[in-house]
Amino acid sequence: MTKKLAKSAISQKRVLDAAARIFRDFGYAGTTMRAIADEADLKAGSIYYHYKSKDELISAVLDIGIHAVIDTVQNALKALPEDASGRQRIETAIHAHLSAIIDIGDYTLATRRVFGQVPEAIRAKNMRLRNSYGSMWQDILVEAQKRGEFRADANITLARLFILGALNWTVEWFKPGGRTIDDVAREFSSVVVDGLLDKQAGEISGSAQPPSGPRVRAI
Amino acid sequence: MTKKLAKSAISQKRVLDAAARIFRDFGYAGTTMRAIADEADLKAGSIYYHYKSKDELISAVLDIGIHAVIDTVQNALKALPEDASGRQRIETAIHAHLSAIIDIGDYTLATRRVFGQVPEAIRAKNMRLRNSYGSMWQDILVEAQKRGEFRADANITLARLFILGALNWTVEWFKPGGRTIDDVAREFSSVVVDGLLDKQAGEISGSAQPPSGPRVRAI
Amino acid sequence: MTKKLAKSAISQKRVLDAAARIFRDFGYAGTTMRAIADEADLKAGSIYYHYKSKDELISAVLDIGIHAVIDTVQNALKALPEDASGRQRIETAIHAHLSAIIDIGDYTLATRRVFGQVPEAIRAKNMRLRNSYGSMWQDILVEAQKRGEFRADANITLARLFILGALNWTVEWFKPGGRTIDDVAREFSSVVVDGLLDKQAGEISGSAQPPSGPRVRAI
Amino acid sequence: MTKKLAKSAISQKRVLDAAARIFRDFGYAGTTMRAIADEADLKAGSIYYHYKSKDELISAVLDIGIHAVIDTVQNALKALPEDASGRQRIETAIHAHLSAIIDIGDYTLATRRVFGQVPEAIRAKNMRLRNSYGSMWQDILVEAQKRGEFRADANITLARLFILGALNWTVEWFKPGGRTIDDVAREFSSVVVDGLLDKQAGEISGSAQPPSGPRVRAI
DNA sequence: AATGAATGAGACTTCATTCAT
DNA sequence: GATGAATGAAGTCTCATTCAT
Repeated sequence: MTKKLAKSAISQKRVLDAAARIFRDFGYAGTTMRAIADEADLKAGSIYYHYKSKDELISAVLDIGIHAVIDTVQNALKALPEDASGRQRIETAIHAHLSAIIDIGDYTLATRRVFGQVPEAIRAKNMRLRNSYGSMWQDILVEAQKRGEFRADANITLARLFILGALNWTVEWFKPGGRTIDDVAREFSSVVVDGLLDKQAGEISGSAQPPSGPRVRAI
Repeated sequence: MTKKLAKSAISQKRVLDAAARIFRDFGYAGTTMRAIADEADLKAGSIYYHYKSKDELISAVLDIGIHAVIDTVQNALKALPEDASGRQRIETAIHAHLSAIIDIGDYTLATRRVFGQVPEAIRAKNMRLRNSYGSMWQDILVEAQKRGEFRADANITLARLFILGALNWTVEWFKPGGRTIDDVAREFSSVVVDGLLDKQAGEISGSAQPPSGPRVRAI
Repeated sequence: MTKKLAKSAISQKRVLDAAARIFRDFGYAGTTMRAIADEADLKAGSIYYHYKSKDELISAVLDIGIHAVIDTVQNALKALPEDASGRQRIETAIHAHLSAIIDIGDYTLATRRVFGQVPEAIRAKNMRLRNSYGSMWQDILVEAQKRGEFRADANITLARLFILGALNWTVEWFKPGGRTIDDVAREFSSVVVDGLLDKQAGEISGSAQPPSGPRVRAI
Repeated sequence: MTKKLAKSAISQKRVLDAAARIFRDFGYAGTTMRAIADEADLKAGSIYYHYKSKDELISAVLDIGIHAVIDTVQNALKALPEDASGRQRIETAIHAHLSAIIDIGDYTLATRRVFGQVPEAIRAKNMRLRNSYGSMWQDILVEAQKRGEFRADANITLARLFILGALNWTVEWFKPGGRTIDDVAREFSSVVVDGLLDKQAGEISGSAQPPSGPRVRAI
């Protein structure tokens, strides 16, 4: 009995993986059940044994996609010491988010490509998950601001939208084999936390402080 | 004679505007010629009098989209004084980019939604325009770095990708009636230029310098 | 007034010629009004000033086609002396028919290509003309048979169908620049009138007898 | 297992037969997939399960058409004794060709009607088969000429074109229920081999012989 | 006489989905 | 669990035809 279930589960996974890859490459409407079936080494009709419809399939892919990001980021944050700084948390979260997006897979890529075209109901359901992810980020930033690490006059909500926007857009240009995720994460954190401004020169300058660490970063 | 030309041009514009709206809402494959025709108050077959195919239509929408952004940003930058600071340039460019994206219209929204699904050839053609736009940004940032305004160790290319990513993602959450473009532009510039860090507190602290100028920024 | 009529007539001729060429190349359903218009250097809508419909156009082309053949053949035959032999008449008619078909033009070629696909009513009307042409041939052959030139046991109707079939099929393989019409006409006449048989050798040979009896013919 | 294969094959045959009939009646561009589907008792979309496109369908019909003729004629010739005369071979081939054209079916009729309008590539492919058939005829005639049966001065190539033209044209007028194929084949052979000329009378005559018998042949 | 613009019908084709086997 | 065959709805596009100008 377990065996039978197992076989079914394996097929189901194969279909899901195939679906993610195809949705990723062709978008929602551009994806055909036959294409998914081919990728999963099945016939189109057979998919319906595992998933009731195309919509149920895309819904599963979407949910797995965001869950993967949420889980990866949450786990990475949990692994930090209690007293980690805001900078550390942000850098960690950015790194984890990018890892999930880039590494973990076709699911997140499929999500990005497909999200705007999926039937409203499916999108709404997935959106709830994504919003809870947004809250997580908001908490990190608000917390750091409360502790005095971040400027009191910064608009945290807009900052969060800026950060998540930049992160999500990464998949549009990131190519494995070029820059590493580490580099990208570090530099993103640096822009967000420190800004581009040269504080030695300052705007009005006057300050003689050297940049506190060897923040050198050649590309 | 002018009237005749006008009629054709008007229809063409009506079709194009309709196409942008529908592509924006339903993506490339999700958009039907009939839907565009309905929106333009024509019959589906009539579109073909003005555009040879769906692909030619989306191509036109895509090109208009990026051209609008390029033109708006270029004009805004030209209006700046010769000696404008990097911060000023960035803030101006961000503002202009957001204005174009949000204001000028559905074209840029359509672009965002459709880009990943459009036939390769069309995407490639449009990409050339977009790359030239990227160069414009790169120039602004490099220039400011050269003049000592921005940290020498900042990776300008990544910073640029980061900024444009965040800007382009804006359309996903920006709703007219809420925050103004001015606010968003100012805050985005602030994150990019100053970072989130509170320089008074500093990370390592030690520094006793007060923030040198009236960096006040109401939100 | 005559001038105006003239202009109209010229345009009409231009449309007709264009139609013949396009019908010839693409068949009835394969021909579009726009293609004809292009060939005639007009816009599609303008054709309707001269002809009420596509059907009226094809009908005109069809009628001109057969009329040209009829006229050419009739004139050629009239030019023969009263006492011309059957062989002479046949050779003359074959030559004239081929000339018309090949030389005179696209009309007859269009007819051949289009005939089987044209609406029944149009075909029927044109068929009446063609039948009268068939009668002309029948007369030539019957006459020759009556005068004892041709075998009394020959089935004239079938012979006529054979000849006209072979002639009409010519357009399928005849290419100007290769064999001349004269050659083809002479050889065709020779096959029809003399047969391929070598009379010196005979079939049974040895016998000086003409094959007197029921020339058995195994199937 | 055999049953499953059978079902597919049967449907495929049904579609093919239907296609031949419809192409025959309406030509290539005049034939719609729906019309074929109706004739085959299917829905239009279902045809695509068996054939990838209209072109693949017409191509299949065309190839079957010529193959049928080739096979029928080849088999008939093989059944002849080694020493069969040229006349016998021709009569046999004509008879077989007509049988195939008339009897075996709509395929050859469809070919005739459709050939001039089919996309070039398809026509070229089919033409290769047809040319090999032409060679077969050429061989028969050349052989007979070599053995002295046929006049040495006859142009065999033209004679062949003449014969095949007349044969192919038959479908334009032959109606089952009227003349039998036997009659037509015999008479066509007679025209080709013997010619129409009355050899007793000759052209120069001098002969006073009446046509030897009542070799009457009613139509 | 001719044209630009539009229409409506219908063509080929694709595709999600169903169901008997 | 899976497949072959079929369906019906819908999509892109073509085309004969109309009509105001």
